[in-house]
Amino acid sequence: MAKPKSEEKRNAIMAAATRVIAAQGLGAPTATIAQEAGVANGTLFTYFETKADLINELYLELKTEMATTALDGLRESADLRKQAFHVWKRSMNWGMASPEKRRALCQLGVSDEITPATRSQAHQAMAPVAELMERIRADGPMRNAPMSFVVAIMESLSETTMDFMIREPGNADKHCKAGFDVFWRAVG
Amino acid sequence: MAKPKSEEKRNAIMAAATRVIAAQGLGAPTATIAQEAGVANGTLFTYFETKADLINELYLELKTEMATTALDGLRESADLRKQAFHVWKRSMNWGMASPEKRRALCQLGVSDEITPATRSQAHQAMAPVAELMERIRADGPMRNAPMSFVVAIMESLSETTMDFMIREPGNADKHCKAGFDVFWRAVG
Amino acid sequence: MAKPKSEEKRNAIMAAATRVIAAQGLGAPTATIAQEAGVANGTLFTYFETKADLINELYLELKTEMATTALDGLRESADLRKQAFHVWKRSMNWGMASPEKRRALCQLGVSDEITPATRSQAHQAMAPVAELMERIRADGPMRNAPMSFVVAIMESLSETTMDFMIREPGNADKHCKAGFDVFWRAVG
Amino acid sequence: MAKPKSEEKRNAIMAAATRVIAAQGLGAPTATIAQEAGVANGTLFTYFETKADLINELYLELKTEMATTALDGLRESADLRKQAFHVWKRSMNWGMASPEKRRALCQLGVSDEITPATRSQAHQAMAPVAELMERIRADGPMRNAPMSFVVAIMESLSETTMDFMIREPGNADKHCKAGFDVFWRAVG
DNA sequence: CATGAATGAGCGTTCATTCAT
DNA sequence: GATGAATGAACGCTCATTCAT
Repeated sequence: MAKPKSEEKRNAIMAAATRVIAAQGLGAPTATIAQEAGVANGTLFTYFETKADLINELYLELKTEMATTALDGLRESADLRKQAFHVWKRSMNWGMASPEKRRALCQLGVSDEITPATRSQAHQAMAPVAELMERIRADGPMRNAPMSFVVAIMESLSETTMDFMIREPGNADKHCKAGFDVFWRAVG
Repeated sequence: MAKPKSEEKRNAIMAAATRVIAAQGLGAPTATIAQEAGVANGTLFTYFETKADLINELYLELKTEMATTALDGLRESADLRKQAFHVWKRSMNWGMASPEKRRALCQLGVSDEITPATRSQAHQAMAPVAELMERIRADGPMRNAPMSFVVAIMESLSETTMDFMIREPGNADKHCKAGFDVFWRAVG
Repeated sequence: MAKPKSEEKRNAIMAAATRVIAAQGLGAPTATIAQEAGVANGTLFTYFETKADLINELYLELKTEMATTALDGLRESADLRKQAFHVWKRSMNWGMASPEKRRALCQLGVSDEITPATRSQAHQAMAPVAELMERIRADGPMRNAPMSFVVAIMESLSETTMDFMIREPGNADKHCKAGFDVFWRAVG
Repeated sequence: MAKPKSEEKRNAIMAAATRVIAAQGLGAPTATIAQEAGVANGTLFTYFETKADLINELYLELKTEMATTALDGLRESADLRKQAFHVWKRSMNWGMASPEKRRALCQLGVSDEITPATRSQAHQAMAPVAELMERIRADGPMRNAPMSFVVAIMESLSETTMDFMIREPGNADKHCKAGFDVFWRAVG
């Protein structure tokens, strides 16, 4: 192995893609991403065979990072509401801390380029969250709704809340709390 | 703009754009839209100066149509919950009846091409709904949250619900009701 | 029809392709061909969907033109040898008069891009020549060989002869005659 | 060039190039050739400065191998016709035994990448064949034609014949004989 | 106004060649 | 010398937009 594919360069491309896609959407040229990453045009394609591949891997990575961050430090012994709030708060914080990742993730999520396989992997990353939802749902007003519905509601409420927190960072904490209350009233 | 050359042709283009964008996303070529509309390539540009213009007008028209449909037949004297359910149900029905419009609206909503001006006009179309929300919010658990937050939550919950109704048309009514209950618990 | 696809422009592209391919081979950029034809880059693709299409159509056109030229004025009542020489001579003249067409045809002929369908159409254009060969073969030393072998031999001898005529235009007539004699000795 | 680093590796590349070019034409990526040869991408360029160099050397090697094979075992004392048939037959056998070499040689022969210098070296490899032709020509019907013409005719007839032998291996011997008869009638 | 050919900037991707390891 | 990642020019093709008819 003469020059191993550098993890560093791969990361630079991912980070550049995040920034560029956040700013310009999925139509962003691969050339721009490469430039922003400080590598040549063609180098991007030694790390990702295809633009679609890059997009899929980025989606998965961001989603996974968000899930991991949200779950970090969760005590499963705690009260369900506390656990839910832990996840909720950490999700919000992740989005607030990396608005570009958040924005990119948003754009990626609605793209047709994301394959079912990728979506399913993303689901797996969210599995512990889904399990938590499951336990919450079981005793709450949505006990008769399908779990996927509950998860979808959680996600959409959390996206909406995050938007407001970013839009008015001064009231971020307030919105965070209010959003969670909405969620808890709906599901908990 | 005010007096387009042929209302009929304009409508054909709008309808074609709805179908094509629903199917292929915003990357769809204007040529495809024109063809689907049964007009020539260049004709599209006598009705819409720019692809972005078309997209903006389509967004506004769909959003407005949805709002109008949702509000149609609303009795302002009725119980708030009943009014809310009226709006909710009619929104869902609109989406179920025109899945292409729904899907197109979704794609358009997340596009960067939609200008703030267009978004603000869309808000105006939703104004009566917003007023209803306002009255609901005033006495409910969200009385201290900004109204735009309440509206955003309503929209995101309604989109999520619609997705599930379309995905499982057999349980459409059940999901419609469940979604509304979530909303009402959250805000009402 | 606002602006019909101009036969003139199509011809300009074909002619340009002939020149450019003769000079640079099949690797020639479509952009160069377009430029040489005096049209825009993209215009080429309104006349030929694909570079491969252009190549196929050019091959067919050149081959057909050569066959037509070779057969023009042929008197079927004449002595077989005379007929053969008529075809032979006119083929050579066509190549001498348009060395670029000749060279392009050569390059095209060996390309993998030429589809079987195109080759078969080209064969049809050569059908009258093949019929003549058939009659010649029937009474000659190759009466037991497959006709396609005879045709192939004629073609390869005629290509070789043409090369020499172009290389030494001063002796063109002599080479033309000598080549024909070879052919006639072989087959006639 | 004189003392390549590893004769073995060089041969592997040449063999790989033969196979790959036979299959995919001259457009084949050097990377593919390297892979097929079991060496790295860049290694190819320590053995051949340039893709064009590789192509030229391969052309020369194949042509030389073919000439050598054809001449092997030739008895100069024999009857001219016998000698000619010896060469003819061995040429055909070489092509039949290594269809990939044959096919590659064909593709290489028509390439613009082959330099005049290479072509002239190839001519030298064929010199003994040319001498034989010379002696045949001197007393035959082509006694007044340039020798290069005779050689060219021999080559084109032999290529045509080989094509037919490969296409119908069942009749290979018959075609081989028929082709030679054509040649002998033409020149002998 | 309607048409559709013309335009050319722009895109994703390939590939011969270079060079750090 | 061998490796394979890095490079960037080049290519075929697309498409929003213009304009002659």
